[in-house]
Amino acid sequence: MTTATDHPTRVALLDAGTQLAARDGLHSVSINNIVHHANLAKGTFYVHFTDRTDYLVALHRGFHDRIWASVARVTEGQEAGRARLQRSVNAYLDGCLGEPLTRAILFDARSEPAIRNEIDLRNLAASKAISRDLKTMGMTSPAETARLVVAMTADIAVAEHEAGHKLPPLRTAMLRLVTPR
Amino acid sequence: MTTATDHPTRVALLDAGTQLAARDGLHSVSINNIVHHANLAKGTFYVHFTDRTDYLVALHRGFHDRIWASVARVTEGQEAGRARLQRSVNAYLDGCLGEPLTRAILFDARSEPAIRNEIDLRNLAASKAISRDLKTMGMTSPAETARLVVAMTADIAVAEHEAGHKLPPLRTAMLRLVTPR
DNA sequence: TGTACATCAGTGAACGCGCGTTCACTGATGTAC
DNA sequence: TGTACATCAGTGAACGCGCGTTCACTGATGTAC
Repeated sequence: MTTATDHPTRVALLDAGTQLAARDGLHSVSINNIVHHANLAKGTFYVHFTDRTDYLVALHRGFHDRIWASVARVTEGQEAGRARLQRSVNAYLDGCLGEPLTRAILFDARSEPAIRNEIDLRNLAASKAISRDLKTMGMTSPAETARLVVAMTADIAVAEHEAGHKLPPLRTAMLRLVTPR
Repeated sequence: MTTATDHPTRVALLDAGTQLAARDGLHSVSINNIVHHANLAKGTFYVHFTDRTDYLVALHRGFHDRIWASVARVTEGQEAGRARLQRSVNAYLDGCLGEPLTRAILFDARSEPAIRNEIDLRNLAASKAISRDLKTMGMTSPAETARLVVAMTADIAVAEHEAGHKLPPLRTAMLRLVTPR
């Protein structure tokens, strides 16, 4: 069955935007470019999305849903603590490496008012999960530290994405900071 | 004497852009808006700047030169180590709090290709200075950790700028991470 | 089975808008003789 | 001191461009009777 959100043309539009964002950055994801890349008429865009904001939100949700699914897969049933934190971070970073949109979402998208709110919400959720791990580990300021872990992780994700492969020195440097010696 | 770079009209144009960026974000800093805000004709812009990129670079340089001057003032003659790192970070964050452009530069500007290169260079320089402190402190991966400190500091700077005041819990959380207990 | 109508994805020309940039011009100030 | 010319910041109309969005339309498919 073809529901509203997985209609093939809608998917084609999202795919086109993903490729454009990965190649030339989020600013190149204009409706003109999207439909041209997808070999569709301009009007078709508005059959599947109410406006550009709607489209960007969909793009962002797809990205984060996939990443979070892989994080959830790895932390399922794990109790809070050092090991879970490490697993979460690694799963997140591995997920980002496989996502064409990583750079566009984590870097360019911050200035897109359309997505800003979405990003803040996701970051907050991630921060809360990490906070629980840190609390269990006996960290002094779990909430504040969790926020910093989110910032560092995003930075590493972009660095790895640009490098095209994992950067273990950065990952271990972060884990060393967060792990009491 | 009025040299090329401190010509009053040029300064007025930069001031106008600063106010616009602070109020509505970097995307609102169009040449139309700038000259309108400064009560000047559009052509005047091109008397003082070759193009928009030139203008943005000037805006960015002004920002970072002021911040770095205050960091340099505080670390002058200090030997590398924990105390200097702490002073540097605090001076940087205090400087950012007093700068209207903090949010625009540290957040929005990442997606502006014009400034990207400039930002990367400044971050690298900061990273190297911090790396020296960390090395002296016996940190295992000084270079990688320094990069993470830069990322955390930028995050805190934006958070404080949005809050409108210092956020000591965030600052101490970061210093605790970096300082061996 | 045939006819009439409804639904809906897809089309593409046209819209107004703000953008960055150009350029021929103005007018005040400085310089030469 | 007066005249001629050079310099240069400032002007604003005009340019082409790509943007997001609209809308009357097409044509295929589904539904009713």
